[in-house]
Amino acid sequence: MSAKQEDIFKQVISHCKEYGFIFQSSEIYDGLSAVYDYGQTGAVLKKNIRDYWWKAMVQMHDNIAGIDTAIFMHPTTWKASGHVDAFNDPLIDNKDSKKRYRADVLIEDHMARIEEKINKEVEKASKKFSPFDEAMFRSTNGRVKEYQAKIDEIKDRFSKALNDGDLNEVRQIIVDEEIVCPISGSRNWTDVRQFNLMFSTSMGSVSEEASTIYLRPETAQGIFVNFLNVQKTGRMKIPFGIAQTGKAFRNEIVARQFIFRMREFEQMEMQFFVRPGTEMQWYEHWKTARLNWHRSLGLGHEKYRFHDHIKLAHYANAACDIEFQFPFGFKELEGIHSRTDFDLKQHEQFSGKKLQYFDSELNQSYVPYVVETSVGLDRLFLAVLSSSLKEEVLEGGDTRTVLSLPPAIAPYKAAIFPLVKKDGLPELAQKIFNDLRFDFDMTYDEKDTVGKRYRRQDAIGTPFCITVDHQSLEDQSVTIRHRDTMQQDRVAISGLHSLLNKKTGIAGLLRSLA
RNA sequence: GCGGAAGUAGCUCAAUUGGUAGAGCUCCAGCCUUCCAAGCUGGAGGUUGCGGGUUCGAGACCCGUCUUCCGCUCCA
Repeated sequence: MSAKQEDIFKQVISHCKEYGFIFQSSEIYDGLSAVYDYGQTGAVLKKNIRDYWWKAMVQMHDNIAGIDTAIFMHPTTWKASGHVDAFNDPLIDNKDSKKRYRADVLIEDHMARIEEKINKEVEKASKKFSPFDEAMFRSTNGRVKEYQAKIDEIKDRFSKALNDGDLNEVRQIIVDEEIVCPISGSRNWTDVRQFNLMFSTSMGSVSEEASTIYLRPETAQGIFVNFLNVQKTGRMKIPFGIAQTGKAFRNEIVARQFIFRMREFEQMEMQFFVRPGTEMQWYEHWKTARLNWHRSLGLGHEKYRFHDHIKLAHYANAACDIEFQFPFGFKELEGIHSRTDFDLKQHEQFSGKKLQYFDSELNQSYVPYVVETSVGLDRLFLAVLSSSLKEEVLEGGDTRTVLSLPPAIAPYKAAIFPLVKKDGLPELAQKIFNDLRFDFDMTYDEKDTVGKRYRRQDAIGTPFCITVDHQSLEDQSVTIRHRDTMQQDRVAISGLHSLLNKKTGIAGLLRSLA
């Protein structure tokens, strides 16, 4: 990151705090690493972004159903999904090379090297003796027997240690076997630590009955386990989607870059169920559709790009990210994955329940293929905020800080000011405010000079400021000031509602997608 | 996790070789004000991130710890 980018990023972070968008969690207790709270302006902005996503995905699609599943799920869910195995690595660091290894991999590599020695002995012997009885050689040769015994011993110790969850024993094996770091060649090891990316807690009132359950590391599984419920009760026909937004939790080893990588974060995701064989066509469809959705926010087309995954996850046959140009470079904003039938098949296997769809056109049942779109809401929030924050130099050399948020998602749609705090102007301003707040997020301010109030609203991204002046009392008109241009128009009070609706409504954005 | 930098009022920053913690902005109450942060009066806000240590005396020096940012590492 360049010094300038770093500067911009720091400005974004401090702006977030100063204007009530984001606070560090439990700040009075020194905070909690990589956990953040949304403040009074941030909560509304976040909610508006979520609403826009929901409306675009659920409200505007006949064939996408929206649900809201629990954070807690049956523990077997995570065995089926692969998270228990994939996210449960014992790790060890070499203090000299500063390299981190999976302890089980170190030990397995070590055993493989001994195995290699046996193979060499066998190879040597096979050249020496003819005819050569390999089985006989293996069971009688002293050196080979010694090596084999060693392997068996390590294997026994290792599997026992893993089963007991005895990490000290795992480390002891590495020490006893004099396993060295491939980089530094030293045996200067740290303790073995278990890094499980899933947070766990226990369920059940009595400790003996308690069972370990996990906070979901992704929201997707809540959709997969409800696939048939939604399909049957919603009478959904393939292709169809199920969407939801919600919190997910990952105990990241390093969580950094403000709200970009948090331990508790919110996903907005949709799983689209399709006929096997059509998944690539739908994958392409959603790539385009999702990119268009992002671009509709007007942050700049050049800020987005696709990044195709070369190395695919175990469940996917195609995957890409939509990346956004954050202050710290292009980073993942949304993932689009063709997940095949992996998840549903896994759940079929672990639950013993059929998760199939009867396709009346083909007159057959099958496990559908899945195309997933998954956005990080917090990342999107950061994308919107960091690209909206600007320092402008005005004529005369003054600067102003303006947050040019897309009006449809701004925390406040408009602010109402009486030009001065007397002559009945506050009363009229209040009346307008009370009238408009039924339909719009509004704010009212009569403190300080009107110029100062304009700047305050600029900083939190309010697209319009409506000022009541003396002329308003005579002809029922007000001035409306545009955030981005600072231009003012005189409009009738009676026209404010439709004006705000047109300029700040989500419907305008949704129409642009069609 | 390793290495680097930093942490003083809501924000930006001061505080001489260790010697009474300050300013501007913000905020609050009031006055004045006919449209882009700049007038007047008064007020609030700090165990200097936290805990130890050295010292007659620590915001400053030492140790530990927490948090943030950067690099490495990790990231279905």
